[in-house]
Amino acid sequence: MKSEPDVWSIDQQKKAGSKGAPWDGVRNYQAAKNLKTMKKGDQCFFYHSNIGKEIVGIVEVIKEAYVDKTDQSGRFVAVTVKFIRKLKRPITLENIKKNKELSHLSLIKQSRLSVMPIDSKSWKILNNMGKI
DNA sequence: GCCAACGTTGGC
DNA sequence: GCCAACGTTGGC
Repeated sequence: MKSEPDVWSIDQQKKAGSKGAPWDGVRNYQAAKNLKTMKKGDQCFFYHSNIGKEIVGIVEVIKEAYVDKTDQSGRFVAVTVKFIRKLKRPITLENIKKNKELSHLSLIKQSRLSVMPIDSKSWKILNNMGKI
């Protein structure tokens, strides 16, 4: 899940604590489709776009897709996620690009997509890179 | 600040 | 339904 840190950052997510915060404002059908596949208990990497350009932490889905209150048309959805942890070492986009085993990730192939799936192998690689 | 990529809109 | 015009995202 990607967010510009000056709009919503991992530190703000941390402050929201165990009650979590809505991941809303998504206005892209493909991203919305990805939100709808997310299940309670799923964990996600939190990526800072534009500023930092790095994976900075992990969040967990605590409420599955529901109508996004910030969307007047009612077409898009949000999920609620809670802070789990920050990475000991953020993983920069540069370093992700350097790893050939991660070159298939949508993060690289579709830079504009803000919510995207990840396979478990890549998840493990990134966990190692983040020193978790 | 620029621009490539890409999604959306609207005229036809 | 096509496609030109336009707007947005996000890396550089």
